[in-house]
Formats: sequence, structure tokens, C-alpha cells
Amino acid sequence: MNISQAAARTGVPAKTIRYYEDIGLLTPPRDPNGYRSFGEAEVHKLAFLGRARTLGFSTADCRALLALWEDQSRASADVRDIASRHLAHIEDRITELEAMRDTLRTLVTSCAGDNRPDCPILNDLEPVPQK
Amino acid sequence: MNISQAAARTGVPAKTIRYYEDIGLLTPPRDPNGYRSFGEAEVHKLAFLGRARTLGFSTADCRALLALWEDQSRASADVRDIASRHLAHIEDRITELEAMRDTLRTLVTSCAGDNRPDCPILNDLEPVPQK
DNA sequence: CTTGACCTTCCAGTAACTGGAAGGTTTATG
DNA sequence: CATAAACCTTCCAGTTACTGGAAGGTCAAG
Repeated sequence: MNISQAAARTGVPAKTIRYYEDIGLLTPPRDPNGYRSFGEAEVHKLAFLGRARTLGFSTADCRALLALWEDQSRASADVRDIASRHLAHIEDRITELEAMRDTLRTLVTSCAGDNRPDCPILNDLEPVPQK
Repeated sequence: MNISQAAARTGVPAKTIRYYEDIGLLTPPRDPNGYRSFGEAEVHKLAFLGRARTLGFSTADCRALLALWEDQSRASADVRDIASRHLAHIEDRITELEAMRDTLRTLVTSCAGDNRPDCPILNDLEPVPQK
């Protein structure tokens, strides 16, 4: 299977697949003409990566998860640690974004949005001069 | 005022101030010795940028907001457009992250996290082989 | 006069791709 | 069989918003 077929099968763009090979997440064998050749195992691995990516795991996490996935004697605790840490990170990020969202919502709602220069959004950004 | 004082006054790191000058957000005058010299106007502008940054605006947005801030004949609609677009972007991002969070929470909760290899997290990442 | 704390510029690295150029291969068609 | 489209390859550069660090100039204190 060529790279474009593997891309179609997994939803991971060809360009991204090459990148994953570059950083060593994947090592598909080559055909005599130099083309990458994807078997079921590679496609399987690629789909795993695609799924992990949609869950927001970093490539470092993906590397670790892939190793655990392939290690039949893994401890599920190791997998859960990675996922927990990632979850905590996402929760923090959500909290940050929610704070931004709440402020922005208030500001956007309070701005007339007309031709006049008067604007509560700029007033909020405007720093209070302090010596 | 030197760069480190301006940094202390605004909370924007010196390194970041230099970067903002690089990309043209700021143009502090120079002392004869080549040191940047920050007056009240520059500090004021810098604090504006710092505040916009905590609200997650991109540097492109900051540039536009700064221009509007300084334009006494602006239309508040232009400001609100920028803020609304940014708000929508943040809301989308929150929705994405919440989906990840929900999935991860379920998976983390259902994983024993012990010495055994059995792991619902890997099972979820595991793609279903499909021809 | 030297030491330490500033300041300067410039180069490189971060994360995770993405776009594009230059060139080789394969496949379909006239 | 020639050729053009549609693949494939590698490599280089750009994205965002900084951050770290090296090499070297400046300034205030003792």
C-alpha cells in the first residue's frame, strides 16, 4: 500500500505520515523504487496515532503510548499516568480559556459596535496609569 | 526607564518586549548608549499589550487593536469584530477540549492503573481493523 | 580598576505540522 | 511508443509567540 492509500485509510495526511517517520514514530519498509510500503501493521499503528492525536496527546506521549501498546507486559498504571497527566493539562487549559471567554463575552456584549469610537473593550484593555 | 524597569512595571518580560519591537508592535526611542528608553507612553502601550495577551489575542489582533486604540475616530464596531471573532475561536477551542476531556475522564476512570497489562485506554486507542 | 549587573544583537530551538520546489516513477491514453 | 497526469521521493522554509544563550558593550559601586 502506498502512502496516499495509508492516508486515506487512516485519515492521517501523507505529509504528516512522513513527518511521523522523520521523528521516528513509524518506520514503514520501502519498495525497491524507494516508495514507502504500508502493511496492515503500519496502518494499524498509524490509526492508533491518529486516534491519540484527536485526543490531543503530544508526539512524546504518542511515542510512549505506542511503546506501551506494543509491550505485552506493560502495567496499565503507566498508561493511566500518561493519560491522567494529559487530562489535567487539558483541564487547566479549559479553565484558562473559560476565564478569557467570560471576560470577552462581557466586553463584547457591552460594546455598542457602531460608528462611535466609545468602546468598553478598549477601556478594559486600557491600563490604569500607576506610578 | 530601562527595559527591565518597563518589564517590572508591566509584567511583560524584557525578552518579550524586544520581540514585540522586532515585529513592530512597539518602537521605544533609544538613549545615546543604545539602550531602549521607555517613557509613560511606551509603558502604557506595553501594558495594553500585556492585557490583550492575557485575553489570548494574537499578535496580529494586538496590532489591530493597538491601532484602533490610538485612532480617536475609530468605530467601536471594528473593535467588537476583532473581539467577537476571537471569542468565537476560543469557544470552538473549549468545545474541542471538552470533548477530549470527557473521553479521557471516562478512560482514566475505567483503567485499573495497576501492574496488569489490561487497559481500556489502549483499547480505545486501538483501531478496529477494517478492510 | 575591577566586578557584577545591566544592556545590546544575533542565532537557534520549541510543537506539530504544512507548503512548495525539484526531480524520479508509474499509469493511462492517443 | 511517447507523453502527460498523477503518483512518489527529499529537502528547505514558514508558521506562533516567544525563550535561551552566546558574545560583547555599558554603567554603578567599592
